[in-house]
Amino acid sequence: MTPQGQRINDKLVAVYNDIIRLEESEIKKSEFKDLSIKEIHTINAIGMYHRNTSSEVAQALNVTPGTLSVSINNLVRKGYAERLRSDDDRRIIHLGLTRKGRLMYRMHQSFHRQMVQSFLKDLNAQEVSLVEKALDNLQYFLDEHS
Amino acid sequence: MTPQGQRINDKLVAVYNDIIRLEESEIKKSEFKDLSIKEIHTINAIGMYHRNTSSEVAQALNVTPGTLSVSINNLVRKGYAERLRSDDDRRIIHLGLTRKGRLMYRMHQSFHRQMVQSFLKDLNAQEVSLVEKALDNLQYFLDEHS
DNA sequence: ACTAATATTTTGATTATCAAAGTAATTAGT
DNA sequence: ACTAATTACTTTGATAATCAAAATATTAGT
Repeated sequence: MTPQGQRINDKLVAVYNDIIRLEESEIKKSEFKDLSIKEIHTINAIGMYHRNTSSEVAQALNVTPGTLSVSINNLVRKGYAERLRSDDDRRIIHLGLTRKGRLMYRMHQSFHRQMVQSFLKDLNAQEVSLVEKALDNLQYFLDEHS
Repeated sequence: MTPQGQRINDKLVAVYNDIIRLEESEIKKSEFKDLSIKEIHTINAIGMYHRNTSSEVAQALNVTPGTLSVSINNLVRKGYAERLRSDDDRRIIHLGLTRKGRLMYRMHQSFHRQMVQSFLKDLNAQEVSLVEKALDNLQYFLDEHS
């Protein structure tokens, strides 16, 4: 690997770790101290509008149904999410966010918005496209190897 | 956020998740099935050459000494890492990799190399510099908010 | 009415994590 | 030289995250 490639690898790894760390510390400073990052990502996957089913959310998060079930138990207990049994097919559970869950969702969205804005600041439209192309490359590599 | 910004955010999140997923599935296909991703990152932080101390590795991974101690117990039990008590100062533990640990380390490095190469393929030197600049922006944002 | 299949939950086991208490070794203060 | 304070690490107790497999409940197929 070229020195530049090595540098980019190191920066990717550093950025990767620092994102989690910052997300974690932002939570602890907020009114949502009782949530872990994983729980926030679960809230994100439940989403605002569509009443996704348990299986759909589990798939989106790439965890087993059992894992999701446990974490939904916790989110319900903490007042962020709710279960709604479908009337069409009573095996199916639709997941939704409570008012508090939706608040959390919006806070996390805004964090992401800020992050991406800083990522792209000083870059013109053409340069942004290039970054997007690199991300597409990486996504292609990841899909190919799955 | 611009539609392009939104798209890049979504791609970042997707890539982010897919990297962990792919790393995890690569492990399960390899001879190192008994390791989790976290354990692999711990092996990485122990490193090949420098005999880092427990505190140094814990700091690099951003975990408490207690957490590291537990995970080193597991890595020692599984034959990937070893503890070496310093003769200078017998409170200090230097961590090292066993032969098996070094093998694992090299496998993981090569995975990263491949990933970065695909990330940067089709980009000329100037374009790569631009990607690096975007990463620096992001790193700056992350440092600033810590 | 059985039997299959599907959606989810529960259970038991392991890892990851922290804070706080514990142990052992070194350093500092007098 | 003794005692106290500091440092480096480990252990413990608690909780979250995770999976595979077993259990439960509902629906679909014949």
